[in-house]
Amino acid sequence: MRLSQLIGKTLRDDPKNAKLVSHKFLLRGAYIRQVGAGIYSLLPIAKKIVSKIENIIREEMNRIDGQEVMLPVVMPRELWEEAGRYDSIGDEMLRFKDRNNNDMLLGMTHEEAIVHLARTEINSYKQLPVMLYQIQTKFRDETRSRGGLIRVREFTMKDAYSFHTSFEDMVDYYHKVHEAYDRIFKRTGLVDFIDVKSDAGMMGGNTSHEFMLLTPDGEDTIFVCPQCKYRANKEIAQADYPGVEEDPLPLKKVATPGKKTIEEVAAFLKVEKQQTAKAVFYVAREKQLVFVLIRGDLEVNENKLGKALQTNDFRPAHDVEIEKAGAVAGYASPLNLSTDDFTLVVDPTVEQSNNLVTGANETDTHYINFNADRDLKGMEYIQTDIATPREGDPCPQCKKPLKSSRGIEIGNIFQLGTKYSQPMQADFLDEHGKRKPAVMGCYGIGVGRLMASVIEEKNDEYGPIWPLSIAPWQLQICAINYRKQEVKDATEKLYIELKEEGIDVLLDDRDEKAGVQFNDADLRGIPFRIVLSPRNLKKNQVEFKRRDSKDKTFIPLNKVVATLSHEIKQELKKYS
RNA sequence: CGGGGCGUAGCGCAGUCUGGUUAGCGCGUUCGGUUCGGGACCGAAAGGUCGGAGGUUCAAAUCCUCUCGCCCCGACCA
Repeated sequence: MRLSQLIGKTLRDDPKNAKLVSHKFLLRGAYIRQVGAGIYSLLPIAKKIVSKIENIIREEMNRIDGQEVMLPVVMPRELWEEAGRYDSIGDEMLRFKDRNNNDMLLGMTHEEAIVHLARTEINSYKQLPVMLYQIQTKFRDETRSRGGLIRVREFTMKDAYSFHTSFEDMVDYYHKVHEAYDRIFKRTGLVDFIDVKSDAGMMGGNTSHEFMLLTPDGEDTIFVCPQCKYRANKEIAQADYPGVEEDPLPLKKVATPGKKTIEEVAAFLKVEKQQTAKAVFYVAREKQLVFVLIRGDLEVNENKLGKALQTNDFRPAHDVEIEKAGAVAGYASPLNLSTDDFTLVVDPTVEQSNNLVTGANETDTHYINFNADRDLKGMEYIQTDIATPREGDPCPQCKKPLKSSRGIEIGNIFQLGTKYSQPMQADFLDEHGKRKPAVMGCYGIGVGRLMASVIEEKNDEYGPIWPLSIAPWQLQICAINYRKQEVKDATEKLYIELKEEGIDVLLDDRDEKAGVQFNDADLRGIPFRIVLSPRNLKKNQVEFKRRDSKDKTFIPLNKVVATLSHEIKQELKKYS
């Protein structure tokens, strides 16, 4: 490819809206252009990278016996009603009507479509296990897209779905996908990524993992145990919060005039915050008051709470709503109240501690020596972990202090079970002729986000540093003083020879100053670069430089093709 | 969805508070010339419904109302 013909102008100035390095360089290097919020066009250079990433994914999916398919982007409402998601998913799904006034939608994920396909094509255990995948456009009407390609509304995704005769077989295959994902990310050049336990969210199912690129600019917070390798997304992460175990003392009212917050009450009564139980109120589905009791030093994890309540439709309660249930804001506890008026959720930390301070449902009054197992006896409540871990909290497995870090989610895998196959009747006949729903797993990778993530990990002040496995071109030629005949002749000759050798070359044949060419080359991040100039040609040599190094060496003109061919082959081995 | 910010040439911005001829600057683009190894210089040129609609006014990029779009923080997010 000749740079003089390549579509995509590099920008000198940093785009004002770009905060992430990947966003900045994707714009400056003319990889992407924005069309609308979270909607981008890919220019040729980005398309080349994305295609290479897709091919790596394809190879690894095929290696674990995946079969590539293509499912529709537009689907009818009826299909999505079968598993109940037409109603359960909110505005994140874009809906519209076709000319016949039928309700249609844009696919944001394809469980429904794949099950629709599988249930007609798969009817025997002899066909299982099987995995089908596609690389295709998804549309998710995110409330807030951000960070260039990191969070967008329209994006290309590899989504894979496996079907099995048993849960055990699915779990077994799940591990194979896990390994395939490791290979995919390594082959794209990523180094600093880990897998974490994650929340299945709207996908449903039990176990799921996310692959996270560790970077301070990531949008997810994850907790990692340096000792036992426990690692989990903040959404579901747990910790072994040290409790205060003592012999229970009798419940007693104490005056706490004007002390409403946990800080104030703890300070006033001269106890630690973890010796208190605090009340947090929500209203679920705009009708159900939720009373959350959690240890005073901990924060409620609303993601966990949502799971406990089986809805995401909740908000903090207003004081009026709290008072209707007989509780007094600032002095609230479940004591002396009736669970007929609210749903009570109690975090285990409260149960495991003794002699806590908690509200008395009277203004300016608290109880001391609250013991949940004794004092909540007879009350109906949900006992479940709803606490948010903090850095340094003990690991739930080995009790070593947890570390928190930030990450970008570059892939995820789910053990779906029969969540879709059951309601949609994707059944097969087993060896006894018995009809059973297939057990499913599903597995996703956002391709554009992966490309951006590689920039996040591999860049310098001048631009991205593409790993050779996904680089848009393998080699860049900078021809300095290209208009001079001797430079032009030597460059053209070499360009043809390199291409004939099978090397993917980008030739800067523009009549630009060296500085301009070098800066543009750095923005395009091509792994290898050679420079032809009058100065070098006089000595019958070219200058050679790797994008990931500052060192420059010289190669005799007649050795260039052989040397580069060798270098490229050696470098490619790192990613195979 | 809550809070904040911004829409003026392809990109980055000034001008708006305090209304006043043909709306500026830098980069980029085109043409001519001098340069030529880390974003050169000189000269000329093209390029604008000042996001949109309505209003106030002799006069609106500037003031008012409505509206659309985008960005950032948060909430949300297979």
